[in-house]
Amino acid sequence: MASIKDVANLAGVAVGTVSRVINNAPAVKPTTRDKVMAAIKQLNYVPDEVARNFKMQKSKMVALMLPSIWNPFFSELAYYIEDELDRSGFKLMLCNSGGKPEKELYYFDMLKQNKVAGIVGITYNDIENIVSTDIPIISIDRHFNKQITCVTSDNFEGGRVALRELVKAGSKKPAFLGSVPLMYSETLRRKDGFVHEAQTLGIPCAVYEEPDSLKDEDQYYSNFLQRHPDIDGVFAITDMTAARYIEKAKEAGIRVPDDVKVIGYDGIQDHPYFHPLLSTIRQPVEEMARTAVRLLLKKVEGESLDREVFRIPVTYRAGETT
Amino acid sequence: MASIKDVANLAGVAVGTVSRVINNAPAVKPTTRDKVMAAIKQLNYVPDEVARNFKMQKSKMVALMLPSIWNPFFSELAYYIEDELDRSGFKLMLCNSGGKPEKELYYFDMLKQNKVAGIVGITYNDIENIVSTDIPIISIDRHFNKQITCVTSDNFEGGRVALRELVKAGSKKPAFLGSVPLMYSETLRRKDGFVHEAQTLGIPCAVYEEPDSLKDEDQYYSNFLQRHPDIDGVFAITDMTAARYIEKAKEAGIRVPDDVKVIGYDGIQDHPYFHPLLSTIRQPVEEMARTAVRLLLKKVEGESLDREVFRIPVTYRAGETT
DNA sequence: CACTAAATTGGAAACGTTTCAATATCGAAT
DNA sequence: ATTCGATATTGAAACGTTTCCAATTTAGTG
Repeated sequence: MASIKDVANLAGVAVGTVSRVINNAPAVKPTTRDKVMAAIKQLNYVPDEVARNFKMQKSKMVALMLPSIWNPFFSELAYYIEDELDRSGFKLMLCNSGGKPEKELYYFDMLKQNKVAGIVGITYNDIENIVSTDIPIISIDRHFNKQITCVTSDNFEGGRVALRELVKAGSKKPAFLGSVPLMYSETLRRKDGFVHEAQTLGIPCAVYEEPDSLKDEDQYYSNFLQRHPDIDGVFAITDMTAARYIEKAKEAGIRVPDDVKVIGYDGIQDHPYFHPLLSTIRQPVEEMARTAVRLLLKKVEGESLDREVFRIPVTYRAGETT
Repeated sequence: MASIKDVANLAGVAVGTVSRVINNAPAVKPTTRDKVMAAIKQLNYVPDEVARNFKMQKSKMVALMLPSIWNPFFSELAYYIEDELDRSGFKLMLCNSGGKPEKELYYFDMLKQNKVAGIVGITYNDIENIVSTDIPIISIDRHFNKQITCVTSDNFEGGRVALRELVKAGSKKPAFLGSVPLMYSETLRRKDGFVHEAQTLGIPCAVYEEPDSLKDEDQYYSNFLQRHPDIDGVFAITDMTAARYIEKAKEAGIRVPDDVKVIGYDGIQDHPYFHPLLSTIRQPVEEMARTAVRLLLKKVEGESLDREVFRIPVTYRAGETT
């Protein structure tokens, strides 16, 4: 592999000059530039990025840390994040933490050792005191009131819209259905918005959160069905939850949407084999991804951000379940 | 950030000694090791991976190049690839090529500059003459009769099983449905196996491949429905294709599985909201992923592989469409 | 033509490691 | 005590860049 020295020799100039040419720094005479360019072409030289990163003490690598790329919401997110990074000449390193705090720590250490430029994280840990000062971080959907900037969808508003849409679809007794909340998670605000809107409109509204102790999924849903037999509208914290509920409800002889209207949250399914097509609050995945990257790169450049949380507007998408 | 020099100073030894300690090389006296360890702990020292990569002229980074991580099949694959890499201390860099040859080239260049240890690729290009000599590559589902080792599911056998299962389900006139084949793609063998088995059993068997010229998806399926009105069994090259077919068939008043049995290929859907549950040939995604990584790392170590193509067995999974 | 300022280029240090030849230390055998 | 081999340790070079200062060239001016 030809190095910058070889180029310098062939072109009859100093390595510093070659360096200036390839970084098109000013103050290099056109004729020298041409000589150098010729040598570069002749030797088929390409700069060694690793050496560069080393010398510069920083790289153009950004890590995406999430529980599992297998999850379709995350994989869509990852798609846009990679795309946006690539546009700025950055690369993406993928870290599946499995949602395990110890693995998250392990990865953070590794990333620090590897001097990544920044991290986009969807984490289960209280990462507040871990890397914040060293490496710029953007967190998705988790808000750790610190310098870790958070990008999320407008969960509160999404909850409000869900309530209104359920009512509009004819529901008299809507309920919120969601599993145990994560600490720091912004997604809990979906419930808050939902409940708030119900109060505003003076509508009775039930809330069913999964108890910590309950690990059996079947039991979770049947508990809900038993405990709230008169519910005629369900806002599930996730499309996944909504789908599972519909499944169980069907088994219990409840018809959707005739007996119960259902609205989910996410809207990631765009495949023909999703049936029934879920009514849902669609997350602006692409915009969240691009925003996260842009903010992160600003931080990488040393800029400071004016806000702690960036909430992107959501939209309601009618399906076959309302 | 403390460097190896700081550690050496504090411990009162030479940097070379510290280096041997952290790489636990032999020939270092226990007492010195302890001194060094103490200094490391005190300074909170961690070796700089970038500097290491630079010095060693190689990194522990493997690239995964695929059309789009958004595709659920690829995202499952990526999940296991990352997991397997991590177990060997390697990192994953994600490259979405969009299936565009020029973007693939661009990424290959970038990867070469970044001295990645190896590449797992699902590419649309004839990458045969591009990087093969420089960087170890494993290709998934594409077989370029060269030193680019290929890992794939047993597509031929999958096709045979599909035919048999359709017949078993009562189909008299089965057909293959698949879009235009990719060059070098091993997936075409699904058709070969299907047709071969039909011939063996003496059963008539139609084949409908998407013509190059035809880009309109709706037209594609309605063409098929028109042209083969008496078909009572469909083997689709992909679950995706199967799902789309079912959709269109339903619109045309054809009932699945009453009028037509359908079998897909992939079996990636494991979500409750996939309906109807597709009968399918399940790809051994996890094993493919882990095999690909293990083979790649062997190549990275300099071993040569004894085969050009590794075919992993598939299984049939009955759903609601047969 | 001499002089000055500006433009261009050369050369070397530095980034944090690994590695290798050279040197030092230690125990045991003489 | 002295020598020998084995075991430990040192110190410096090298990896491929960038960057800074000094040196040199060039162009412009009187």
